[in-house]
Amino acid sequence: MRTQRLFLLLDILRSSRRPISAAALAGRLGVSQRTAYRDLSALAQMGAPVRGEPGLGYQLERGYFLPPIRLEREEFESLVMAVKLLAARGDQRLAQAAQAALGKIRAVTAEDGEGAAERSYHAHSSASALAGGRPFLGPLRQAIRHRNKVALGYCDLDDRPSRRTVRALGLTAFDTVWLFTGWCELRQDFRNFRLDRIVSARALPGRFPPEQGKELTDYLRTL
Amino acid sequence: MRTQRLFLLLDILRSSRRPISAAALAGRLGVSQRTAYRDLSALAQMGAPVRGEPGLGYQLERGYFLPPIRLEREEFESLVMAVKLLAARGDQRLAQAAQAALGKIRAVTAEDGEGAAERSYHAHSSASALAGGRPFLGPLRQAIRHRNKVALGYCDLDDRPSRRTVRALGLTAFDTVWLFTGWCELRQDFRNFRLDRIVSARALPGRFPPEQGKELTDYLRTL
DNA sequence: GCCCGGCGTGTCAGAACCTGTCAGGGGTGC
DNA sequence: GCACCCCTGACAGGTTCTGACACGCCGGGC
Repeated sequence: MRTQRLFLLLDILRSSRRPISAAALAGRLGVSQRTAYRDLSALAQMGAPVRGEPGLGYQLERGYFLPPIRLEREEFESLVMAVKLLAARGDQRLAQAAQAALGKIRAVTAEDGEGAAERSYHAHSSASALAGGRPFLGPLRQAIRHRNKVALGYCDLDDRPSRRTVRALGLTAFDTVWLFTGWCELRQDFRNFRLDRIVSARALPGRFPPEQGKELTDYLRTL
Repeated sequence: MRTQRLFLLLDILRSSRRPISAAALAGRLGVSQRTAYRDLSALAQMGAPVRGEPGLGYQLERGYFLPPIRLEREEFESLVMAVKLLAARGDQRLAQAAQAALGKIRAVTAEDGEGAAERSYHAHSSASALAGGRPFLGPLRQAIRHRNKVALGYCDLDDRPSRRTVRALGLTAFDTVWLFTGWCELRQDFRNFRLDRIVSARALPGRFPPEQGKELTDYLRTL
């Protein structure tokens, strides 16, 4: 039925922060591209702030429209799993924050039988690699958020120590280690640092300004 | 158009605190009373908790739409990281569900400037171990949810194949592999199975009843 | 018991709508 | 110009929806 598809479309648009191409939408909705266009314009006609750029895709502007429907069971379950994964991989602070968020969400979606998911899904990590890096997770996250440069003491895979100043850009959980991505002022290039090999990290005062070619997005494009 | 009318109907029901009679709804919607009834039942079929009492009218139970919630920035960020972790470790379905949940949450959190988190945090997994198990994630999750027994084809670490019937109890993300926990009817004991060594998994009909000593909580106590 | 009105649900034919296909318009890159 | 991409018009087909009408249920009045 068309109506359900429109709700689904709304959810899809809401849940993706990047614009989605009409072709992708058609695939997700299981209809032809033409129909996807029609659905989009139907939403727009109903007042939904759908924006689309040729060559880019569509996305929903934040604005008031019908609020999202409560979380489906599967969605809630997946959040539970996600939070457990994070608790196993992150530091305590992160784990607690995620747990708190989940608590708030559960409070407003009060449904029966959700406890089951929390009992059935678990995550663990062996201590080794993770333990080393965890203490730096907090400071680095803060530096990323505030766009601070970081004075980094690092010990590379050949055990050669080094000190450098790095623009804090991003964090990646890669298999069992955390990687810290930054623009290294020493090498004038992007570098990834394993958190378990970081010796010291101190955020420097002042926020570095956006600079073409030195942002995380620039790095991601090189991958 | 019917779809617009259904959205409008939802809006009317949502914004009115007293029950509205079918006749009044028909008037507001500009359709016959018969059609109003049909629309109401259409919404109900789509999962909206529409309640009606003869002589009173219809009303939408609270909890269908997500109410606004307030998440601290750190809480939202941690959810973003959690979801990315899951997306890197789970199957596509799980990733999409988590993404959808996050989208809904974001839509009802009154916070802005949070896009930064989604750009700064990432997660990846090397393909090897995970890829093998992923196809079974879905069926096993479903079996756990429905408390089905599962006919499992498994190949242990010494490459000895076996077939058994297992009560589906839980899933654990352990470092880079998923573990499936169940009560093995063959061994009459708890067993963990690496998803990447599972050969086949078929949920059996019927749900197994709770049984003292064979539940996940019993297993967790033994750890 | 009987009637009556209000509420809600089956059924049906005709009208309205929805969808995939195809053609075409307006850009952009070569 | 040409090829390509993104999008929109047009159209035929099948599907769905809608209003009208009849009917069942239930409680109240007599």
